[in-house]
Formats: sequence, structure tokens, C-alpha cells
Amino acid sequence: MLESHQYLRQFSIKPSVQRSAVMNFLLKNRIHPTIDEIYLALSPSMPTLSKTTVYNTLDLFVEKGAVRALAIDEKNARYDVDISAHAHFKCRSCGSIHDIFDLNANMYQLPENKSFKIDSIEISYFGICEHCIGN
Amino acid sequence: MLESHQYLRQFSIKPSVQRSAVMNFLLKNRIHPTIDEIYLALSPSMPTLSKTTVYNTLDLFVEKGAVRALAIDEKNARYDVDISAHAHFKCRSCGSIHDIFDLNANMYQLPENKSFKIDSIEISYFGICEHCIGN
DNA sequence: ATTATCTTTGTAATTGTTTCAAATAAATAA
DNA sequence: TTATTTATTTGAAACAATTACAAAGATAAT
Ligand SMILES: [Mn+2]
Ligand SMILES: [Mn+2]
Ligand SMILES: [Zn+2]
Ligand SMILES: [Zn+2]
Repeated sequence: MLESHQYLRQFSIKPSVQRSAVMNFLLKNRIHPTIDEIYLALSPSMPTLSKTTVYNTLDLFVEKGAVRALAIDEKNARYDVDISAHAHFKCRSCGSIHDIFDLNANMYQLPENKSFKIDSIEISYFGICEHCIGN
Repeated sequence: MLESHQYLRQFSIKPSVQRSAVMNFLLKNRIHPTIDEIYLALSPSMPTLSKTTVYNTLDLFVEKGAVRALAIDEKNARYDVDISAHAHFKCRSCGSIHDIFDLNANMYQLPENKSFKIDSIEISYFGICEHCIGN
């Protein structure tokens, strides 16, 4: 919790109790969680926590560049505290999302394009995960 | 309409009136439309068309491999009748989605991975489009 | 013609997200 | 400190996209 406190400051985010708790969860659970997963995980120890606060908090984190929102899951927004350039894998069966590899320089290279001003890239792979194959 | 009739058969989709109309729209409007856009476009000429049918139809098309569902837009599912390997660009301002380039062989190459059985890739770029810059 | 199967339709339910105003907490000024 | 302003959290309601489902309609098989 102290760590997340510090961590938030690096992104000039004022560390409230709720924000620190959310960031702490993200730092310790690198599973690209949904809003609901975050809320359900924190709710027991913070009974007054509102889901709206989780939404507000994640919006703020994204705006400040502390976390990245992933589009890989059509159902729910997914959040990643790892903002380095890396690709993801989503299992079609269980829906879990995993880091798959770091993007090398030429893959991550944002292409020059006359029609669009490109500022970011998202590379997603789909298939079946190890765990689901063994079922 | 005759064309889409034929086209559907290639994917062993039985071409009903509704299915042909939806496929015809997709073939002639390569804008990666949402369900709603498809429904609103067809609705005037097919007043009895149900939105549920549009959902059913697109689910079937995806299942049969005739169209690809894109995850690039968090709000709505987007559908692409072009199933070739190509990357997309989404404008953060107006939300429009464009084809940006074909994926070359080494980019499209699905990586071998011991933990996951990978079957597809989606590469998305984000930024601001030409039109929105000039505003 | 009858029966069975496939497809479409409209409604209702569900889910994820956003809006918003009141309540609470934190920061600043007096 | 106390008062005042500003920032944050909260819960309820509104909203939007999708899904579930059962009845109606169309098509195919007997
Ligand atoms: Mn990640
Ligand atoms: Mn496309
Ligand atoms: Zn899995
Ligand atoms: Zn634009």
C-alpha cells in the first residue's frame, strides 16, 4: 500500500485510500482485470467502496498514463498496469488474458501515415490456452 | 443481391432474404459497421427486419468464417467482410475505423508458443484521423 | 397436405457503463 | 481553530449493447 502510494505520485495522481487500494491490486494482480474483478476483490476489505469509484479511478489512471486500457475483450474493459510495449493473448474458451511477448522495435514502430496521426498500437492474439486444452 | 447470394453459399450459409441483405450491405459498405449501423441502413427498405435477426446473422457469418468480428471498438462490435490479414486504425475522436495496411508475412506469422494454441491475430492502431485533425 | 425443421420476430432480461446530485473528505483561507 | 472552498466518493437512476426466449412465419421433407 505504501508502494502504490509512491507509485501514484510518479504519475501525479493524488493517492486517496481508494486509489491506492486499486493501484495496489493492479500491481499485485497482473491479470488484466475487469472493473468488476477489481471491485469484487476490494469490496470485502472496503465495504463502502462504490463501483462508480472504481470506474472513476481507472479512468483517471488511464488519463494520467499510469495504466493502459485494452480493447482485446469485447465484453468488458481490461486494465493493464504494465505500460511497456507488449502483446496479449486471449483465450476464446475461458476468456483469460495473458502477456505473450514484448514487441520488438520494428513491430512496435508506429508507421508513418499521411491520413492518420498514429499514437499507439495494440497487438492481440486469440486461441486456446494451455489450461483449457487440458479439458 | 444476387452476388451476395452466391457469396453466402461459398461459406455454406443458406441465403435467406435477410442474410443476403446483410451480406450485400457488408460487401458494398466497407466501413466496419456496427450492428446498429447495419440495422438502421436496412430497416427503411425492410421494415419488418428485427435487430435480433441482425445479431443472429452476424453471429452466423462469424461462425462460418464469412466475416471477422473486430474488438477494436470497446463500445460496439464491428464487422469486417474483408477476412484477409490486415491491420486497422481507429480514430479516438470520431470513432471511425479504417484499413491501414496488409500484414506482411512475418508480421502475420502466428508465433509458436508452448502455453497457447494461437489461431488468429488482431493489430490495431489508434490516433486521430485526417478529417478530425482539420477541425 | 402434414409434419418437422429452420429462421425471423418482438419482448423482456441482463450486463456493462455513464450520469448526476448529494454526502464526505481534504485543502485552503480567515 | 473555524469557516470556506475544492476534490473525491457514493448510490441511485439512466442508458446502451447484447442476450435469452418463446411465439410466429417460412422452408423443406415426408
Ligand atoms: Mn499485459
Ligand atoms: Mn478491415
Ligand atoms: Zn483458457
Ligand atoms: Zn476522426
